[in-house]
Amino acid sequence: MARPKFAERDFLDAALAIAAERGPLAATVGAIAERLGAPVGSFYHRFPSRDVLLGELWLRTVLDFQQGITAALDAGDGLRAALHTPQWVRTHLDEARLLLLYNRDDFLQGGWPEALRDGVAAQTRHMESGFSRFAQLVFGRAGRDEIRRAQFLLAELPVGAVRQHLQRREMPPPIVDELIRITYRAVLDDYRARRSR
Amino acid sequence: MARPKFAERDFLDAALAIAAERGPLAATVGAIAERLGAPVGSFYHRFPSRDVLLGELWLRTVLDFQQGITAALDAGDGLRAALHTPQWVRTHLDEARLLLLYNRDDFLQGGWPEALRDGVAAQTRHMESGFSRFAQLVFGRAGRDEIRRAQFLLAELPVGAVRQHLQRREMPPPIVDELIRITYRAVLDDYRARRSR
DNA sequence: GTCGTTGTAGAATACATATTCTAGAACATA
DNA sequence: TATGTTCTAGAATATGTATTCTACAACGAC
Repeated sequence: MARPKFAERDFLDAALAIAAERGPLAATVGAIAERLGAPVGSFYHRFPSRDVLLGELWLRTVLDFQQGITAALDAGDGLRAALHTPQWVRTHLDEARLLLLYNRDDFLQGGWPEALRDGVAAQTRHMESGFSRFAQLVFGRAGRDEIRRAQFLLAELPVGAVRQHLQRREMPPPIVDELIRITYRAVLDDYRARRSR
Repeated sequence: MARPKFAERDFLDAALAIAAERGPLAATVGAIAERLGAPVGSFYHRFPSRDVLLGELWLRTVLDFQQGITAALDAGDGLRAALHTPQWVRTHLDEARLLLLYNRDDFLQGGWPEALRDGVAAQTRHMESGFSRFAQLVFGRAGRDEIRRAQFLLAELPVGAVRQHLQRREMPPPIVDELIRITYRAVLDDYRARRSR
């Protein structure tokens, strides 16, 4: 027995399953290895530390999540971008729990490992540029106020509306999308009304 | 030196300060005692365990927070209830970080200590009855759909709108209240329009 | 003034968990 | 087939943290 029995991906998946079930804190190296039937030595052959594993897990998850929003923005569809969150949550319950229920920095023991810093920074930029693009798309400009509204519509609103269902490990019901639609329209209308005053 | 040098409250306050600064995980018994200049022995004279301390801290905080919402509902002012969150956050930054940035169960090592179960259950009931009262107040009835909307307006929306500022340890700007007002009105209007159809 | 009670003080203990280390097995290549 | 490399395997180690324990000090009651 010597060639790869466990792939890097297996460890990530095991960690995800545990974290989604019992929180990121429960995703200890021991628990991950045990779930996989792997020895901890194998873990450390793949990852230099637990923080790197969790960081990579977070990154791979957030990138997958963002892809849908980016696609919607590329298509010039702001509402679809806002509704992407409940959609994605429905097909990625575990990932969503990890991403939306816990604070990014909160499950790293130390800070972000050096190796992941660039990835995280790129992700942050990408997200910020997403807000700007959204602001430009639906408000016609991307000043401070417009970007703040974009954040609200694209992130705070959908994530907030979905949270309690994630806590209960259940799929967000249609009313969630409805509330997002209502709010989306209202914020846009308000902005236009304010502009024309 | 023998009579009370540290009050129970001092430990709670120290824990709050640490938790707000570096997360609830950092509020270890050692860190709390050190911040207070107290020996850990004194800690255990007051609290049977760390979980009890953190649980009591959470309870005392959430009760303080809810009081304002309850008062607004008593006064029949739904919008004020929704705007209570940003208001309270502005005057209770540390408490707000503890309450709104972390999951309730997430910083207890084990489950809730027996001694606090009743308090937590009462708090949950109180919160749920708050949603019902709000639904009755602004929608005229408290069915499933109305209660879901009440949760959204009273909890998810304000908490979501405030979160990023809490992350950055800064006071929520006026735009937050503005977004809550806009959304509040829109959800009410939508409900009425739907009813009259 | 003696004694019991309530705390202070901080060392000792128990335990969970990350990380490292040593041994050995299987495959790839020569 | 011999050998180096890559992994498996899991024991050993280090560390952080909750909790317990022992010694002692101050105050109140008598």
